[in-house]
Amino acid sequence: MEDIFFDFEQDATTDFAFWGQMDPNFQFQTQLDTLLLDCTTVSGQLSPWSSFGCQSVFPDEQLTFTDLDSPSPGLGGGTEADSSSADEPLEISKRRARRLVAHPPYKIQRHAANIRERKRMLSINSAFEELRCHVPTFPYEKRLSKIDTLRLAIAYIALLREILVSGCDPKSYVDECMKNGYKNQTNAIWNTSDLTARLSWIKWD
DNA sequence: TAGGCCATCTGGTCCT
DNA sequence: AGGACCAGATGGCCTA
Repeated sequence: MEDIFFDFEQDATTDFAFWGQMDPNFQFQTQLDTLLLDCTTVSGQLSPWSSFGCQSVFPDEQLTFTDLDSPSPGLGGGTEADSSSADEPLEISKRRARRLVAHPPYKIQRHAANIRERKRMLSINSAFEELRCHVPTFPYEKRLSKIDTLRLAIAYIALLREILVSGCDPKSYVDECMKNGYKNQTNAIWNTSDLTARLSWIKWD
């Protein structure tokens, strides 16, 4: 949230140079400049956890805009947000102007690749969110981690396959397995996970 | 405070 | 050549 403006004074060598080669006459830049003045408002909408629904987390436009503007949190950027408050538009303009200095093409390509990578990861995360919606969880359970989601999904699929093969009623099949202590070796796949505990929450009908 | 989880950046590799 | 994919590194956040 505070990582909005990059400190070019402090770290002019490691900055992102995406803006460096933009055409000064490119009209979109003007729009972005305007938007940059209010980055905090926009970035506030960009929390990765802003949506737990089964749909894409971000609109592409928001993602692109923020990616272009926000420094990398892992590279020490954004530390000057405290000093560059919204009541310093002049200073912000200066920094933005410095942002337009030409940079090596490599940096531009690298930053573009970073944006693509982030979008790719977001799409993966969206898929994880969707998958979370399809595995059984306790009502009070906290959000499953990615690895737990995958493991649970694997176990759940194994169980469903067994039910299909058995041709039995799902609920009675699970009840029978639990009652018999999972003597059947094929139960091992899904029985070794946390799935069994969650099965009681499933409405089978 | 340590450990788990995560987002992001990065460079390498593969694919189109 | 450029994009997609991948894995390693790093740092932030949260919880026990």
